[in-house]
Amino acid sequence: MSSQKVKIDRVFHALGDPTRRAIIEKLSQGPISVSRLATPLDMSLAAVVQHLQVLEECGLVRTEKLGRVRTCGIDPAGLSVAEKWIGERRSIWERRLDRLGDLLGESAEK
Amino acid sequence: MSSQKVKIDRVFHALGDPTRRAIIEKLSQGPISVSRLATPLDMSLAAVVQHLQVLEECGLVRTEKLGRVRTCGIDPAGLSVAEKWIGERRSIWERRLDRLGDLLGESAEK
DNA sequence: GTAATACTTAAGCAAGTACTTAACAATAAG
DNA sequence: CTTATTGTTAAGTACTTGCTTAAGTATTAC
Repeated sequence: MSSQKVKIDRVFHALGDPTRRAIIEKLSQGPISVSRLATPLDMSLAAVVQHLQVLEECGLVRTEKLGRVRTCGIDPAGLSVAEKWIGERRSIWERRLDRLGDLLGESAEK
Repeated sequence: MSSQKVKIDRVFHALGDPTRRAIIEKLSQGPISVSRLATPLDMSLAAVVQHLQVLEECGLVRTEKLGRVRTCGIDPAGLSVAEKWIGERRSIWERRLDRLGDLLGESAEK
């Protein structure tokens, strides 16, 4: 429950960085090694590894090491957490707007 | 196009903070004034105003001032941007997994 | 008018973030 | 064995963030 909240925190924070979203976009097309991920990403390999750690910790990316190569891929879990939170908020205020009907202009209750 | 990317950046960054998500959760139930938003939020009013600025800049919240009271409410635009990005990624890797069928174990192309 | 309410704005600060370089480890190739 | 490849880890640094307090403005109440 509380650990779930922490996870949402980390997932959204992870998605807030353009480099990390670029990594996820690349991985959406299929698994790939760390160095190959890093090549087009105007920064050091160490920086990319740090981003991957963030992505892996919050369940957005999975990695596996075979020999000296670490292969990275999408982990569906992370995106689901984010998608779920957004969807829940949306359904709540959509339901509220439905109840309101054409009754507009109400500000704060009480 | 580029401005859209900046917006996604800001939206996810905004959602990464638990206080800001709490604000959105509260606003999902209906519009409310700044001071009323702030009351349960163990921090100064000034801090809440700063969070609201972040939320408004990225299209997650809308506000309107009448007299000395600023009323805040959900702006659907921001959440849609985030939801859309997540949905697009998901559909891309789901399509890819479909194409793969039961052909497993492929790592990087080439 | 004076006082209370509801913000607003600015300055400052401790903690966190996103990098860097550099030194290291493990595996594969020649 | 020697060398190149692929990654890992640590330390340092400029910048950003999330607050704070304090002083100010605008509106409403008395």
